[in-house]
Amino acid sequence: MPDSPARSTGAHFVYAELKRRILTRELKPGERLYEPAMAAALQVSRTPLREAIRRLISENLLEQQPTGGVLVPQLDAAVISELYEVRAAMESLMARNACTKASAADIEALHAILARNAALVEFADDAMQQGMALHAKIAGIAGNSWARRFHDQISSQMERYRHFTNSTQERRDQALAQHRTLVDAVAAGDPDAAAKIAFDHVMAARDAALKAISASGLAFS
Amino acid sequence: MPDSPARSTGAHFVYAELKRRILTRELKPGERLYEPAMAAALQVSRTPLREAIRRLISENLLEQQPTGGVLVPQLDAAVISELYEVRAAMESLMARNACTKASAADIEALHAILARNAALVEFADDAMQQGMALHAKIAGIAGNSWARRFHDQISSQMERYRHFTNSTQERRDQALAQHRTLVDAVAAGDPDAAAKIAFDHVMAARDAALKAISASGLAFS
DNA sequence: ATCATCATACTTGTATACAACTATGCAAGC
DNA sequence: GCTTGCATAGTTGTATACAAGTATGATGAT
Repeated sequence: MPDSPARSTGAHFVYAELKRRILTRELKPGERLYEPAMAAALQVSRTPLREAIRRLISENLLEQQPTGGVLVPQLDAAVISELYEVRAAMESLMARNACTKASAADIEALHAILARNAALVEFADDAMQQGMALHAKIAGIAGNSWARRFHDQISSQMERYRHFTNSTQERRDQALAQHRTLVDAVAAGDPDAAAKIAFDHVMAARDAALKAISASGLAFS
Repeated sequence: MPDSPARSTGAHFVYAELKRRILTRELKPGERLYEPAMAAALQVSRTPLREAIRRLISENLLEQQPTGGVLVPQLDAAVISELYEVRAAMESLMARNACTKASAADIEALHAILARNAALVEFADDAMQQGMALHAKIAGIAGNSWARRFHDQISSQMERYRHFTNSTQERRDQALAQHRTLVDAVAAGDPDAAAKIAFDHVMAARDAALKAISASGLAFS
């Protein structure tokens, strides 16, 4: 997934386009993909289309049926919990590593993001974006390519569920506070504290998300 | 990767065979793959071969060059550390979850594995195998499919490095002791303790591996 | 002698044709 | 009426042919 700037080939375009349609729900969960029709729609032959499909399957953004034939995986509340847990483990690790690797400039950058986060805390979309920027910065500082790789896959998956998780003002305030303590721990160079804070922070996000989903009536998939 | 029991197709066979050759170093790090030659050697056309190659690329068991063309990724001591860290995060999460999900039968099974582990602690290969069985059992109890998925990918990667990490008797004794305390924590249902023990345990394995590698002269790749 | 340029062989990327397989509907038998 | 078997349409899996791009070596100029 970090290999996006590869050689511009038809298969790459199809991959990006299909991924976009899946994440935006233009392709609906449960919907089956028919190769000839999709190839015609995207104006390529089946060969590069199949290549893109296979790649998406191995990222679990498409699902192969035992009988042959692929479809967009159904959304499932149980898996959300799993995703948040794994993401918590990743963010926790990265926060830990960031403690020993962060430069003074890094710390400054984190504080700058925090400031923007605070200024935008009443606007759901912007606050979310700043929060993601903070985690991305920490991931960059940590510099574990495998952790980033998995984290990116998780993020793609969670993108599919975002429509269900409109954050409340209360949750945004809580998240901001947690981000502050997280940055403090990183700045202080306390790996154990940072790891625990990051883990609990993501798990709190999970609880909020699950609550929002069940409240929204679980009209799912 | 858990989707192994898929429909028996040529591409699946090629995938499994190529993966085997990479993990066993029959295909050497740095070696480039030429599609026509490899297709002929495996007695399939380039189409299923390419499908297998693409899948292995997305698992980082093959690497695509910007210029086009794929090769077996070079082994690199730095990445070992990353892999162990991510694995530590995964095992830590799974140990945590196992605490709340383990049945009495599960605990019993863990103790049985521990007993075999203890009996075989002087035999490097068997001890390693029992250790992996223990972690696999815990992963099964935890029941987070995404964690397992990532854990499997990490395990495949580490398989490539196993030749360099012959464990010492001291390390095996230490690992057994750590496994004991881990099972105790799971049996006691103490998630925080189990998570910390699992994390530290894998990190200790990392230190031992890195030490063994640098001692073995770092004649790498 | 060194470097630039080009021709050539070979590689990967794509399209298309074909084979094998799956599912659906209809008819025949129970 | 319900099930079983089969024919048919349509799908996926594979092979092959072709186009586009890449690297290597030779040839010529400086």
